[in-house]
Amino acid sequence: MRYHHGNLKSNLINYAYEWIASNGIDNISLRKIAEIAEVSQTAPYRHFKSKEHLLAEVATLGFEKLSFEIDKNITTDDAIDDLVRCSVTYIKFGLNNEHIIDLMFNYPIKKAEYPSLLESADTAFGLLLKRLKYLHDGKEGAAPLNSISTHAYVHGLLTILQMHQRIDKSTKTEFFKASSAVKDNLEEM
Amino acid sequence: MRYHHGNLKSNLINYAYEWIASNGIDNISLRKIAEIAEVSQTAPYRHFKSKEHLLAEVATLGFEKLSFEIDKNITTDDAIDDLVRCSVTYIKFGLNNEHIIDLMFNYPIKKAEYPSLLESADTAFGLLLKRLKYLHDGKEGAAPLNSISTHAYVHGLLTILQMHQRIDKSTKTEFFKASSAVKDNLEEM
DNA sequence: GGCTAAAGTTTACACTGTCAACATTTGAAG
DNA sequence: CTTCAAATGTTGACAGTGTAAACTTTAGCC
Repeated sequence: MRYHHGNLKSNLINYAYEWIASNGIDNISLRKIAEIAEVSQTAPYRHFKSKEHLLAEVATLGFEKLSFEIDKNITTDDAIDDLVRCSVTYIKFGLNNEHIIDLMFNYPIKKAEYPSLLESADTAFGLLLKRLKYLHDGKEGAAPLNSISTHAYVHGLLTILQMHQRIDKSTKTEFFKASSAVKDNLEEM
Repeated sequence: MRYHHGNLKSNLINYAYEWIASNGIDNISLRKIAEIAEVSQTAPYRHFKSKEHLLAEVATLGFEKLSFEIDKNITTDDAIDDLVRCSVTYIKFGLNNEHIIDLMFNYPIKKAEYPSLLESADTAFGLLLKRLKYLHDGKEGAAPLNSISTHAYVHGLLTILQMHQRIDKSTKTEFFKASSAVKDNLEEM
């Protein structure tokens, strides 16, 4: 075992991601992650100014993975269809990665202090809304406002489903209702 | 000073509420709240099974205050107008009580374990949506789905505004844009 | 008046984030 | 190749945390 680890920083981010994904955010500690990385308790401080700085990077990774999922559903063929599929992907990601989504949204990270976190979040939402902008080409001024609306709508849906925490049959039902609600909502535009 | 405090339980909830409202949720501790209540460190455990149980009650109080605010904007005169005002009130509450809203939404309380918390949340949303149901009387089956939609939309708006954390001139601008977006959105129904 | 349950205290423990001081390694400059 | 500073790691310590256990005081009821 080398004294210098080589890529400790990214390892810590990935271990923390996995730990949170399977154990939740409640009892995470820097020391546990350090132990998993087989490194001393204070080693993380050579790479992160604080626990929150590490968690911010983990959340960033979450947004990047979300972006990746959304991106797969973007084709230039049918904009409405794309947007519906992207929205559904967004919600699905949330319901399938509840702990990571907790970190991304339901955990008190001061997001404004982490520009790259905000940026990765904007990227994910930007992908989601790219299709919408496409839909609104020509209507001057309409696009940005409706972008906020759509994102608000989709993200709100996720939060509501999450809060009621029925990740079982009845949730699935609500989820599919929600999907069609997304579609109805979009087709009204 | 009496040994038996009398109404320590509700005092603890209120002190915690005020502490969070002015200091945020990051560094809250049972011991600090106990100290403010001039009581020993472990006294809260006679009234709350855990820190989370106390915080759940504080969050419940938050939803109750939110409900109170929303309720003031409900008159039976004009349902659309009511709904718009309620939505605006909801968002305003979020922007004016950022730390309490953090506790209510952006903090990892396992809400499903606290029925009265869920109930108070449902009450707040129920008020918000009462008007919508009124609007949809007659259209069978439409109401519940659109209730979720509207709540999703309004809450999503709050989250997005919050995340960008520009509680200054530019936020105010976005907020008013958002208000009119709520209205536009509703009038389309 | 004495007993029981409720409500409060003291003490203790394991765990946490983080700081300061020290040790090792690496890569570049001489 | 040697040297030496910067980067990266370790050890030890400290104050603060949630919470369990054992003990003390009080209030209300027979």
